Amino acid sequence: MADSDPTPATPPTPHRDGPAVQLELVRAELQKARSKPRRAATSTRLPVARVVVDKGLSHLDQYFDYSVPLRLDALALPGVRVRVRFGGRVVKGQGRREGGTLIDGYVVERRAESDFPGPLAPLSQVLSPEPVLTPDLLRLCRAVADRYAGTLADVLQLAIPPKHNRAEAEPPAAPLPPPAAPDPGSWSRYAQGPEFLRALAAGDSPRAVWTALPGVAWPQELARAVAATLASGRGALVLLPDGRAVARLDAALLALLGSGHHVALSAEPGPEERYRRWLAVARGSVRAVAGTRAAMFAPLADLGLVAVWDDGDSNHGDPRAPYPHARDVLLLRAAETGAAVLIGGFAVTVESAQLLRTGWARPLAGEREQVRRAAPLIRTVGDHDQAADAAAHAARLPTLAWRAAREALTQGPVLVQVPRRGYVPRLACVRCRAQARCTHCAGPLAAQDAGGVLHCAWCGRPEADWHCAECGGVRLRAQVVGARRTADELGRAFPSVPVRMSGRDGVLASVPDLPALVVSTPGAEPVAEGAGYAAALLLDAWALLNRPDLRAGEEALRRWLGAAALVRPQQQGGRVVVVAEAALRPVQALVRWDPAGFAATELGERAELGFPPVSRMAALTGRPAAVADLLALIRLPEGADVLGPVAVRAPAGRSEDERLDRVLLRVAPGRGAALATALKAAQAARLARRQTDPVRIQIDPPDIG
DNA sequence: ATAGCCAATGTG
DNA sequence: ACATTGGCTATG
Repeated sequence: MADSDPTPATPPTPHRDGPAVQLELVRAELQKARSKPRRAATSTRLPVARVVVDKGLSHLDQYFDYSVPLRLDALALPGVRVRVRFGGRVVKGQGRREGGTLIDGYVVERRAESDFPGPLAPLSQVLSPEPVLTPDLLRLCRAVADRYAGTLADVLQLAIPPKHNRAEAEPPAAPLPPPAAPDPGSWSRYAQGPEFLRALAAGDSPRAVWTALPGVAWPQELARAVAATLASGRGALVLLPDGRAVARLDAALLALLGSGHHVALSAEPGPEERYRRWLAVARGSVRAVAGTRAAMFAPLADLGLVAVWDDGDSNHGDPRAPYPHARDVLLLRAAETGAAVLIGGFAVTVESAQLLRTGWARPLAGEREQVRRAAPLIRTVGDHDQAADAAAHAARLPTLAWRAAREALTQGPVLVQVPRRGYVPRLACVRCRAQARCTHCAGPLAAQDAGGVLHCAWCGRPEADWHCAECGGVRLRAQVVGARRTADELGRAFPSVPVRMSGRDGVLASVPDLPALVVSTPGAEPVAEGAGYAAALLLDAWALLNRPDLRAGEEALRRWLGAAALVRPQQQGGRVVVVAEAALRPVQALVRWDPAGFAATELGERAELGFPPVSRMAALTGRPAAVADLLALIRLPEGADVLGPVAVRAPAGRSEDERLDRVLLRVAPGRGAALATALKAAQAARLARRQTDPVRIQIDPPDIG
C-alpha cells in the first residue's frame, strides 16, 4: 500500500526561520512548481512508520501509520521526534491529501506494511535523529497512562523534555567504568544496612522501606546505595522532593564517586542544561540520576535501583494530567525491570506501611538504641500554658518552649517551625479551638482588616456578634499566625538574638552554628551546620492536626519529624518542644520517635474504614452535568462504591454555573487497574459523543478531605 | 482539538 | 442564487 501512495514529497518545513532555511524553502518550492506532482519516493525496505501523535485526546490514544519518504528513510528510526500532517482530507478521485495541521509525534516502529486500509500520508519532517522514545520508555509511559486512566501523549509530555539543538549537537560522552562497591559507612547504624548494600552491589534486588535515623546522614546513605548499585554494573535512580534535596544528594554523590557517574535532574539549571543532562542519561553516558519528580521517567537502561526520599512530600505528585505519583511510578518501574527499591524518609507513609504489611518490602530501620542515640529529647506542652514573661507571652510561647529556647540559644541556633506561611486570617474559638463559621452557609469567617467586623469568606455576610457554636465562647484568635509575624514577635521576645526566616520568599539551605532563631515553614527548614540545631519549637501544632484531610495526622507527624531530625541528639543537649496535646496519636509517635508504628496503625484504621491505599480510589471532578454524564457511561468493576457527588467549592470569583461536583469511586484492593480501564473507556466514549465539557480523573487522589 | 464537509439558514 | 453559520465527523 505504501507503494501505491501517490502523495508528493513535502518540502522540509523549517522550524526555525533563518536566511539559509528560507532560501532552501524557496528552492524547494520552485522545484515543486516546475515538476508535475509525482509519486513519492518512499523507503523501500520498511516504508511505514508507526507514529504516536502528541495529542492528549483519549479517543486518539492510538498509533497512526505514515509513509516514509525516501529522503527520511535513514532518519525516521524508532524513537525519533517527527512532525506529521494530521486531520487533513483526502481529495476525491486523486487519493491525495491536503490540509490538516502539522503536529509533533514520535516514531514507535518501522514496518513493512500498514494494516490501515486507506492511503498513508507521508512523514513531513524528522525533527532530530535522537531516538528519545526508547522501547523501555515507551513501555513505561504506556503502563503509567493505563494505571492513571490517561493518554500516552499526556505521559510522554511529562517524560520527554523539550528538545534543545545545541545540547543535542554535542557528542555523547563515554560512560565511566563502574566504581568499586562502597563500604557501609553510616549504614552500619542499621542492623540490615550493610546487608542491603551488599545485596545491591552483588546485583540482587532487595526492596526496603527505610525509616531514616534523625540527622543529616541520609544524603550520604543514599549515595552509598547508588554507588553499590553502580558497582553491580546497573543504573540507579533517586527521586527527591525538591531542588534543595537534589543538591544535597548531588553533593554526596560527587564526594563519594567524583563527577561523571551521575547527573542531577531538577528544574534549577534551566531547560537547555536539563536537556543536556537528560540526553546524557538517554545516551547511556551516565548511569545514575538524582532528580525531582520529573526524573521519575529518566530513561536509564538496566535499572538496578529505584529510590525515593520522603515519599509523603506532596511534591512527589505531579499536578499535570494524568497526575502520576513518583513513588508509584518507581514501583511500576521496579515491577517491570526487577530493580531494587528503597523508599526512605524520617516518616513512613501509609502506602509504605502497606508494602511492609504485604511483605513486598522489608523494613530498614535503626534499633531502639540507635534511635535513642540520634534523636533529640522531645517534650510536649499544651498551648493553654502561656509564659509569664511579657515578651514571651506576646510571642504566644508557653513557658516550657520559652525556657527551652532561651537555654538552647546559648548553645546554637534554634529552629521555630510555624505551620503556614503568611498571615492566615481564619479564625477559631480561643477556648475550644473550633473554627469560626458563618451561621448561614458554614463558610469560614475572616477578619476584615481594620474595623474588626467579621465576614464570611464564602457568602460575604457580616457576622456582627459571633459566639462559638461548640462552647459558647465569644473570643476569637487567628487560627495560624504566619511566619513573618512569628519572626517579629520572637525578635521582640529575644531582642539580642538574630532572627532568620526560611519560607516561600527565600528558602535557606543552611544556617551557621551560631545562636539565632530560625523561623521556617514546614519543608523549608535550613540545615544547621555543625552539630545541628540546639533546639526546635514546633508551634501551632494543633492547626496542622485540624486540617480537614484524611492525611492530617500523617502529614503533621511527617513535618514535625522533618524539623526534629535537624536537632542535635539528646546527649548533646538537643531538645524539641511541640506545642500540642500529648494524648494525640501523632504527637505520641513523635515523642517516641516511632514513625513506622504510627503508619502501621494508621494503615489498619484505613483498612477498617475502606480508605485508600487499602482500597483504591478515583476522583472525578467537573461540572455537575459532565460528572453525571461520565458516571452514567462508566461500567464500574464489581463491588465499586460511588461516593457523592458533592459540590466542591467553586473557584473564587466564579459564577454559580461554574460550580464543580466531585464523585469518589472506590474499589477493593486489586481492582485498581480495572477501575482505571473502565474510566478510560468511559472518558473515550464521552469524547466520541462530543461531550467535551471536561471531567478531571484522578487515580489515588492525594487529598480527599 | 481542529479542519473540513454538508446542510440549514439567512440575505440580496 | 449565493454567502454565512452551525453541527457533525474523522484524524493514517
